[in-house]
Amino acid sequence: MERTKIIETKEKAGKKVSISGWVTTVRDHGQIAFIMLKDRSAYVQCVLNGGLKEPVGEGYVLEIVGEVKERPEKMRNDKIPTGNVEIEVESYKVLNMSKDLPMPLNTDGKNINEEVRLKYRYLDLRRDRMQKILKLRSDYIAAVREELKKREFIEIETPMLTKATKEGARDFIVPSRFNPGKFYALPQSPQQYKQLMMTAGIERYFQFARCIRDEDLRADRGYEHTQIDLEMSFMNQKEVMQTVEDIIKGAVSAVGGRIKEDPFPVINYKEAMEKYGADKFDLRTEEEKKNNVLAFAWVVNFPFFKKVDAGDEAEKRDGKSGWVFTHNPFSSPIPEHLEWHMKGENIGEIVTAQYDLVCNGLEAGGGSIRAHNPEVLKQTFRIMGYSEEEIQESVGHMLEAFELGTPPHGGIGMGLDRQIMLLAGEDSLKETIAFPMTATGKTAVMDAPSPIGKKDLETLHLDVTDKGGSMVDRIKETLDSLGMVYKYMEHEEVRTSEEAAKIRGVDLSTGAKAMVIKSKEYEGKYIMVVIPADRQLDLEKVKNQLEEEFEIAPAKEVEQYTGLKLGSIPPFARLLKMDLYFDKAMYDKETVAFNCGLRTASIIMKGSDLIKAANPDKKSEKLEFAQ
RNA sequence: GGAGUGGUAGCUCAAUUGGUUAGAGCAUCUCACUGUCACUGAGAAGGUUGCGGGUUCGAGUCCCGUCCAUUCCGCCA
Repeated sequence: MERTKIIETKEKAGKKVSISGWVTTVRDHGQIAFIMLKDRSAYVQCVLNGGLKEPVGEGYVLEIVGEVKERPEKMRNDKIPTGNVEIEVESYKVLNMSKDLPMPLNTDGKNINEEVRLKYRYLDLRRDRMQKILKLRSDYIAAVREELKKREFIEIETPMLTKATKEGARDFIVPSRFNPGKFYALPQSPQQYKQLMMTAGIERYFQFARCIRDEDLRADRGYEHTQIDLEMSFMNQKEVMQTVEDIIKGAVSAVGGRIKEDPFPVINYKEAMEKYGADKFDLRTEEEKKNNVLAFAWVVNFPFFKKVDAGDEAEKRDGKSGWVFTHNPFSSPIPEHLEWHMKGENIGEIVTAQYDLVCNGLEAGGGSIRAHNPEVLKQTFRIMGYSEEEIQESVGHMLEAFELGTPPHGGIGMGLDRQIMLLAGEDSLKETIAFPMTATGKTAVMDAPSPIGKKDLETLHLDVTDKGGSMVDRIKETLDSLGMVYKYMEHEEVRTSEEAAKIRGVDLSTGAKAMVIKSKEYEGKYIMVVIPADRQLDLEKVKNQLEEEFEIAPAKEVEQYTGLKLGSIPPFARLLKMDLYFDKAMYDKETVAFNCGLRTASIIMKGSDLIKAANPDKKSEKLEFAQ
């Protein structure tokens, strides 16, 4: 039988239907039971006369066949759109079961720990609020695309693997396998490519561009974001702004959003700074905030250059002359100030043809009329103190294009995620993205970033070099912070405990042998056991005492997992994110010695101090792992 | 890199100046129930209070360290 969308059941009283979806609640009264079934369209109540035949719980996926019945007047449920009907179940099939859900899904989820929500993002997205946001996002993108198509914009994709730039944000870097020692960068914005599309005669370009930068995250800023990116030829500043404004207004109203002022107010940068103390501001009243009205505004007449902040290394690097651009070096000065610009006069007073779009106190986008004349762009860099050589190196390819008939042009980039956030009335960007990252850059559901194998590193001509060195520092820091006395020594490279004992001039039995072992039961689980260097690890004992089967981890895996060379691994498993067990015999050592991350560095210290500092599992005091 | 806040049951939270056996709601399990709609009622199970150390007769609570999360600053269009 063909599946019916649940929302359609409200029109199908008296008809037999087959519906499929997820169980959200079960109300079991013994001889009668009610199941709430949800699909992408709605919820509906299903009645089981005679009760449940097989157990059904929240999250189960069911296919239900039954008759749609009009509910009696007093039994209607006004809270759901299908509240006038219910399904009298003839039969149901469990398409899939579900374990107990790790978090409730019948709430908006806002008060649930974000860590849990992101780990189970596929469940989190099942909640009504998240489904609405994803739908809104999709609808808004479609509406914007529609507005752009109407105006003859052409959608063009630009490369994801591109060139690292010195200006702007830190790049995300991708190593090149074919070109040892060379790297691509992921795009921070398609700025240069879209300008080249103007040279190409496209005249009107747009793209929903993924932009990526390696800067610290905030609630309203992730590593990657999506930008509504567009560029137009043969348009002046007013015309570009008007076109962008029309597109936004069309798209926002298409998804039911409300805009405060039409046309958008245009405010001078100076005036904004005087009035609001910032170049972004919130024009809404309290009432409008409650009703989720969007208050757009333009900010214009920004200074092109500012004095370099002596405390800012990046600015000092970019602006050797003492001047640095405020927004975008590819912008043009306003026509009235072109002469100053070309002569390098009144630099602090030159105004750029830059326009920022502000919405509800946030920066919604920024763009400008570009410098299409190569001399104007060159002059921008000259003002910042670039030599002719440096100019060629950083924007030579653009200058070349500008010398080959690039028309006057301008455009804008607008943060899509932010617009969705504002439209949805959300406070965090993460709510608008299906699989966002945590504030520390961990991905949802999957645990990235993760180490890659030594072979892969070799293929990419990469070597992770500083792990050993930083490990030494971290161990010293730990010991120093605890006020412990220890002897640190650097020596010739050693590979075995025997060699190490000899070179340290201590007895082999003082050595703390840190062994990484691998669970046979859990893929990718490594733990560390520390035993006296003059004894051997007994895996049978490990198995008996930890009630889990382990094997010695292959050298390659250990080195990949820890980033340290075999023989250099210190008994500080916590620093390597492993569980740590000390053999019982270690608790009796007066003096212990161990390598601390490098094969050429050892520490000798009090046994009791090591145990304190390395912080093994407390039950290991009683466990024996060595033979 | 810096500062703040937080981490107690699967989820959300509580626990008085440091004081008995760490509590509650939801979820789970068992039983009862033919009209519920966040069903209800009776019962049960569920905890290394992130981890380690210290102070104390006694620590979820105070101190130190560490890990994780989160917000802001730095950074970032």
